[in-house]
This record gives sequence, structure tokens and C-alpha cells, in this order.
Amino acid sequence: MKRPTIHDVAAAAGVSRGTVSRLLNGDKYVSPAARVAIERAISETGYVVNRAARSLVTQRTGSVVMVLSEPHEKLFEDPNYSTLIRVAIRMLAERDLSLVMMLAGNEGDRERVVRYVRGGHADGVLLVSTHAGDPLLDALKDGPPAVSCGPVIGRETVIPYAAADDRLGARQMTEYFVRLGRKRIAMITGPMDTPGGIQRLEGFADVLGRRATKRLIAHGDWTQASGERAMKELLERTPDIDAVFVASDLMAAGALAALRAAGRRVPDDVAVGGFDDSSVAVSTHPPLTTIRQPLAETAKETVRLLLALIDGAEHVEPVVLPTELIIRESA
Amino acid sequence: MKRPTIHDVAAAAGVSRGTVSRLLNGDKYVSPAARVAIERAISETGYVVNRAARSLVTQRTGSVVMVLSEPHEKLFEDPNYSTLIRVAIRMLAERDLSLVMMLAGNEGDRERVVRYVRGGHADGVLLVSTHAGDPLLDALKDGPPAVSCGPVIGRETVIPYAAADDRLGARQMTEYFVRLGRKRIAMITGPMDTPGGIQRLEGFADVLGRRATKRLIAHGDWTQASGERAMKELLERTPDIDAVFVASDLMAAGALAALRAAGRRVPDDVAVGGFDDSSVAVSTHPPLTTIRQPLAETAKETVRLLLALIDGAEHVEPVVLPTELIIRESA
DNA sequence: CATCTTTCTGTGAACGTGCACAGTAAAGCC
DNA sequence: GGCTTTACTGTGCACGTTCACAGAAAGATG
Repeated sequence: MKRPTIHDVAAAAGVSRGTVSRLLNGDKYVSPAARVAIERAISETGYVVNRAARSLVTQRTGSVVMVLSEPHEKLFEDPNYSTLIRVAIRMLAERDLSLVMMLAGNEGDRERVVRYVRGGHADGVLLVSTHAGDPLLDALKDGPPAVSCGPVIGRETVIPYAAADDRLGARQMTEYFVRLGRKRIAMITGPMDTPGGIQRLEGFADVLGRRATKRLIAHGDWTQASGERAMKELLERTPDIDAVFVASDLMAAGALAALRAAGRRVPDDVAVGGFDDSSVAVSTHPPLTTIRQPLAETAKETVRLLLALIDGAEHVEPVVLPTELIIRESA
Repeated sequence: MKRPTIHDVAAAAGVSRGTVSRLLNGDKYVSPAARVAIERAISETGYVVNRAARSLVTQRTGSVVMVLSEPHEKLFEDPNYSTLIRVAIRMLAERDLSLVMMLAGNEGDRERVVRYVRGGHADGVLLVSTHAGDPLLDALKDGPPAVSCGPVIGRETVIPYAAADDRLGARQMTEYFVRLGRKRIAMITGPMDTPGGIQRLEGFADVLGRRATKRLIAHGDWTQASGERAMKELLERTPDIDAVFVASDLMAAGALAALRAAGRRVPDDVAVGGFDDSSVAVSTHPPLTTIRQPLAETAKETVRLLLALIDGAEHVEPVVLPTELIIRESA
């Protein structure tokens, strides 16, 4: 039992392939009579276009590839990806584009991605958590349109992106600490080769100016363990801190553990602020005061940018979305 | 500047298309001389096969579709998917298969999936968290091979799967409580239309027998909020419980909050056991004693089953993998 | 030497579509 | 009535590959 082709539909409807094709591709110039006949024939035969054949002649693939650049197990911890994936699938589906996923954590994977994309297997590229200086960026330069979810820094090849305003978020939290009357405000940052790492520190420094000394800053790598380690480090270095802004909720959970181990009460002795408003923020004790990023919005904007480029837009502007302070019990 | 085709490679190597094609598809019968000439030509021209064209003649697509059946925001909370996605991408990539993602949360999405798959756009289907009685299952019956990550229950259309041994895990935790000398052991289950919901309760009942009365069992829906609600319910109904086995870590985090609110100490007054060993298990206070599922292994086995079927295996047996008790501080 | 295998090569058709083009019939216009 | 415009339809070709087949060259076997 072979799958019905456009020929079969045409035959069943008593018209030619051309007419069916026109109807399928939204062309005008299809008579009402032909239209109903074809539509009936399609549902009777259960016809669905052969994308491969279409792709062959249109030079389009009908798919967009999402490239995940995290080295390895990082993906397990971050719920952001899930949102992005979900939003992307849904928005692309509306345009009859499908989402294919690729990894680009190591050299071999990256090579595969480049071959795939340059081989013309995707109409667009959705970069996720691509690090500064990623060779992928150059390799993808004159291929199909590419956008990034979150800024890509430190490269002259600028690629469009949508992102939450990390710097604003960091300012909001730091200002809140100041309003609470906290005097010795420390920070645990993310890795300094990521946009989130850099910009959240910038926002912190925006508010505190020269009061943001090196002694008050420790670095983590987004993991819970690193948050715990950084907090311990801060407590040894500067025991009298009364507030700490942690650049992610997960690291903040680690920081809470370190504070508890050191016998500090939260928020009485030390106020703790997180970032992301992820699910861990409400499962910690006490629940985290944090910065909510408009995840779904960011994802939507990212995809919107890509679709615009696929549709032929010459240039699109980056989109930066505002964050929001969520007050719970940790500060 | 057009993309090089197999013709260009053939011309550059001084052979015919056929020979190049044979080399590409691993056929024997290619002379050493031709081999090196072609290989040079390929790297010089930067040729990469056009999958659409190949697909057209081979009737294979070179892609596998992962179908996510969660209704909507559930995907955000569960890290299991990330592991599965990652493992699947990697294993499929080795076979030069790409992974495309689709949603099947509502009727419209489901219809799209069916059209996609029956339209011959995928060589295999990877079902994720498909609920009992999902109409998708019937619709996909005589299409390409399909497997599920986690069992699919309550349908006569049996589809192959790999999964952790939920029932064993539940037994391990419950037996541990018994060993600890706990007398009034309660349980918070998952939704009873999911395999995890059913089988974890079965394991619990395996150990306790008739001591597992209805008064000691409450139901949640995997969310943290539902865990909190169920715990409150249990405390009202049976105030003297001294242990509770919660069917997921996230719900356990909710249960901890309810216990704290009720002034019970964990583990002194009430021992708490979770399930999954997810990242929340270590971010709660106290850290959760829980059951570790071999996530990556399960994912691997699932994909392996699918690949076997794609390779023409007539029938494959379900794979069930053992769980492990992880002892932390909550019990 | 004739014949048969083995190893290798090139050729033509087919896969199912979209698109350019040619063509037809009817309607509108002067 | 001739001419243009509008609405619609069918046909041939091209897209880039694989596969079946025919055939050539070289060696093995009788």
C-alpha cells in the first residue's frame, strides 16, 4: 500500500497536478469547483505532501535546528531550555516548520552541526547558550539566518538575539538590599565568560559603585555546589556581610546551605537574593526572594526574530525584556 | 555559488555518480584509486549529501521524532526530559539520524503529529510520557516503529519501552522505613493514570500489605503544591504518622513545607522519602532520602530499542532497570 | 584458448514535488 | 468584431540522489 502522491489526488479530483499544487501552496487561481473536489480527494486519499520532494525543488527544508552549546550535563539543571524548546516547537509548528535538535558541546559535535547547516539541511539556526568565542559562530556565518537566545558576546560576528535584561535585574535586587538598609552586600556571580555572569555583576556594580569591592565578590559556575563553595569563601573572607546577591537560584540554594552550616540565620543575619525564579526558588527554606526573567517572552521573541529573518528581513534589532523582583522570605 | 552536488564530486574525481554514491553508502566494489580521488574531491568541494534527494528515493527520512505528550507546563519541572533529549540526540547522531521534536498536548497538536508521522516524515517515533488511553497510540499503529520512554499502560496496543523499576524503588523505600522501625507509614502518590503513579503505589503495598490502608494514602499530581496539599490532608486524617513515602522529590519538597508548617521535625517526628533523586532532593532542608532512577540508562535503552526496530527487528522486549536507595538526612 | 568468476565502472530511470510556460475560455472594453 | 484583460488549467522539466542493470577488465579455471 503506497502512500498517495499528488498525482493520485489530482486523478481522484479530476484535475491536474498543477492545480492541486496551486491549492496546496495557497496560490490564487483555483476555481471553487476544483477547490472542493481537491479537498475531498485529499481527505479521501489521506494525502500529505512529501516534504523531501518539495524540499528538493524549493531548496527549503521546512526545519529549523536548535543548537545546544552547553558542554555536557549542564542541560540537566536548567529549566529554561524546556521553556524555550516548548515555545519554539509551538511557534514553528504554526508555520509548518519542524524543530530539530543538535548538540555542540565538543569539537566533533560542532563539526557535525556545521556540516548539517552548511549542507543546507536547515532554514534557520537557533543558538542556545553559545559561549563567547565559539568557533561555531564563524563557521555558520554565511549560511541560513541564525539567532541566539541570550546575547552572544565578544565576537565581531554579531548575531541577533532576544534576552532578559540581566543588568536591570541585578540592579533591582541590589537596590532592594540597599532599601532594606543592608550595609555589607556581597555577590556570587556566574562564570565570567557568559553574558549572565558578566551582566549581572555589572548591574550589581551599577548600584554599589566603589562599594562593590573585590572582597565582596565570589564566582560560581551556576551549579549548586559552586554556590555553596563561593558562600563559604565569602564568609571566611568577609564575615560581616549582611546580604548576598546570588546570580542564580540554584547557586543560591547552595549558598543557603553554607549559611546554615555557618549558623547564620536567613534573612535575619544575612539576606539572600537569587535570580531566575526557577522552581528551586520555592523549594528552598526559606523560599527565595529572586528576579523573575520573562522566560516564555524571551523564547517567543527569539523565535520571532528568526522567523523574520527567514522571511527575508535584512536586519533585525536585538530585543531586551525587563525583569521583575519577586519578594519571598529570604530577603 | 551553488552547493556542490554528487555530479560535481564525480567530475572532480574523474569518475561517475554511481561510484561516488557507492562510496558514500559504504558499498564494496570501489577501487582504492577511485576511493582516494573521490575522498579528495569531497573535501575539496566541501560536498555534503542532499538529504532531501536521498530521502526521495530511499523512502527514509533520516530522522526520528520525539513526541512530548505532557499537557502543558509540566515539561518545565522535570529534568528527566533533558537527559532523555540529550542521550537521544547523541545516540541518533551516531547513526546520522536527527531528532525532531513535536508536542502532543492537545487535540490539534496530536493531529499534526499523526499527519507528520503517517506522511512518512520520520523513520521512528519516540514517545514520552504518553498517558493511558492516548488516541495517538492507535493512530500511530501501522506507521514506522515506535517506542516509549516509560511504560504505556491500559492499551491493547502494546508498545515497547524502557523504564526504571518503579515498583522495586517503592519497595526499597518502604522496606527502609520498616527497617528504621517506623510504624505508621503513609504515602503520597502521583496521578493514578500514570505508570509512575500506579507502580510506586503497588511497591508500597507490596511491603505493607493490609497495613497500607486508604487513610494512609493521598494523591498528588507531581507538582510541589500538590505534595504540600496531600501532606496537610494526611496530617489531618492521621495525625500520628511517623513516615511518609512521597512518589516524587518535587512533591516531597511540598510535603516538607507542610510538615514544617505543622511543627513536625524531619526526620525525628516524621521520616520523609522522595523519588527520582532529582536536583531538588539536595536543595531541600533537610536533604531528601530518595530513590535514584537510572535516567541516562533508561534513555539509552529506549533509543536502543527504537534503533533495533528501525533496523528491522520484528519484536523487542521491554527493558526494566533497577533503582537505588539514596540515603540522606530526611529519613 | 574459451569460459567463468570477481571486481569494478558508467548509465538511465525513478522518487514526488514546484514552477515557468503555454494555452483556453470568458468577460470587459473601445 | 477585434483586442486586451482576467481567471483558470495542464504539461514538461528540474531538483539530487539511489538503485538495477549492463558491461568491461582482469584473473582463475577447465
